[in-house]
Amino acid sequence: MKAIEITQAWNGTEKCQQCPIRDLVLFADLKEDDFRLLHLPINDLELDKGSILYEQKDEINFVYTIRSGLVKLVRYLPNGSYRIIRLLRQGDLAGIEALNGSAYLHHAIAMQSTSVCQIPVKNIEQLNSHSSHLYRQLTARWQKVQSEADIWLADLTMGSSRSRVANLLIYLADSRPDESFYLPSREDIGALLAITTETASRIIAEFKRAGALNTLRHTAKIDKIKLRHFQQKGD
Amino acid sequence: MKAIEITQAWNGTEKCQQCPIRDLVLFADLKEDDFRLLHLPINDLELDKGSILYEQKDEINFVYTIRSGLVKLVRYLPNGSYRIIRLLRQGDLAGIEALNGSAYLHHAIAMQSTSVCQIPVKNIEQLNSHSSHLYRQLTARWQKVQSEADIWLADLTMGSSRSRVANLLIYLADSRPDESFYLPSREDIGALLAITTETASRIIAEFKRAGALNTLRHTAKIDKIKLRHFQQKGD
DNA sequence: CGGATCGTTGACAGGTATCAATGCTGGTGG
DNA sequence: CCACCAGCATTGATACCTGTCAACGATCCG
Repeated sequence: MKAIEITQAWNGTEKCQQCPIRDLVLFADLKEDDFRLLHLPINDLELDKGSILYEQKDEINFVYTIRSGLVKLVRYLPNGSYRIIRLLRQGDLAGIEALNGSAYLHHAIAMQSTSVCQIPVKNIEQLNSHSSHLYRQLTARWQKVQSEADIWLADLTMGSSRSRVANLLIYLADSRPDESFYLPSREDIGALLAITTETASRIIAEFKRAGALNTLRHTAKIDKIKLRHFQQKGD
Repeated sequence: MKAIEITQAWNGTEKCQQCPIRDLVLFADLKEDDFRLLHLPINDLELDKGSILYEQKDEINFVYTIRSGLVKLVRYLPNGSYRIIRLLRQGDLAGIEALNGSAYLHHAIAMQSTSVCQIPVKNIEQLNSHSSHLYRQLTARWQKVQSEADIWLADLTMGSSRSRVANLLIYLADSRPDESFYLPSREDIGALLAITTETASRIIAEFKRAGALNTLRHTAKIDKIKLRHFQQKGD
């Protein structure tokens, strides 16, 4: 049994060391010695659209690195409504609050097919007590989350609904080689921008008619030039 | 000259070890040995209302701990408008982005008389290379910022203006012994909640008329019971 | 094919921004 | 000490935007 665990751990770390997005992930600058400290297996998970990584009240055991796909962090409010707090993409961490806090702060749900690495919290704690490499990555990642949240707050919660939707589309298309991206449902767009589904639908439809947005199923492309006309209110 | 600097450093650390809010601040669980590593002076600054701690483009040299008062983090947008991204209060850190990034992400401005500790970034870096105590505090603080930003996003950027203002007032009054607090200018309230100054003014005036809010100059107290009627839209 | 879910569109009411005018207050200098 | 000024706060009128309620069309999947 122990042998199996060790083997799994080694598989895990082997995979980590060969990881194609290694420079993006939490373990970016771990040394070989550090990898020997990983005693629990790191699992690869493939998630279908709608799968739940964790829920707010779940017991805390894992942190997740997004390898590909898109994950939404959802917070339910006392009155029953909810809001999408943030989107996570390749290289982002989900559930880091597990390292300091006592419970997950959101529900994490895959918005499309998504693959993640599931990292036991105990691994992180063990590494942290032996090396400061990981702490550096953790603080760096936290800062990234924070600065992106700030930009989010500035771009996606002010101005008219039209400009907020335009900014969201630009954000989604951003850092995509061919600029094609997954267009969320109208309800999700509403929950992201604090507008109603109907308003989201009207605006998306308007963008399509204006030729600023083209969709095939849930895959979308934007015409950035045309879309910019909607970024600021009025024109 | 060197002697003076060392003396100053010792003054600084002496003060830190006796700091009345030490359990709240970054250096909470440093040991005596750690304090010996601080070679640059930590200064106490008293800031008047409107003073600027740092600006977005400033060179990065310091991190600040708020000892008392209120600081706003302001982000200017390309189109010239701006938004208050976050408020900082006792025990909060300003400018942590200086530790990983290359520039400050906001302007930090005192909203009332404020006292802060000015900590050279080099001190932090030095401590980090010798001990992981500080990293633990840093990650903990980052998480706090993040989770508060999330709540902020949920409470202060959705719903009617009336409920947003009500939530802001409750947030400001929160964790105050006598629940009396500094009431920001209508313009600042607008920048905090992404509403216009006129709307902010109308709602504040309405709350006053309803007896849910009392002010004397810029000092305010709320009647939480009455204010709750405004939290949800409609009633 | 049919039902369920999601997206689109319309009509209307209420909320908010905008433009504009007036009242209020704190600070300054005579 | 007082008068005045500049900035802030309040209030009104109006147009526009968005939420709400409702109906209908499109798409997905069994």
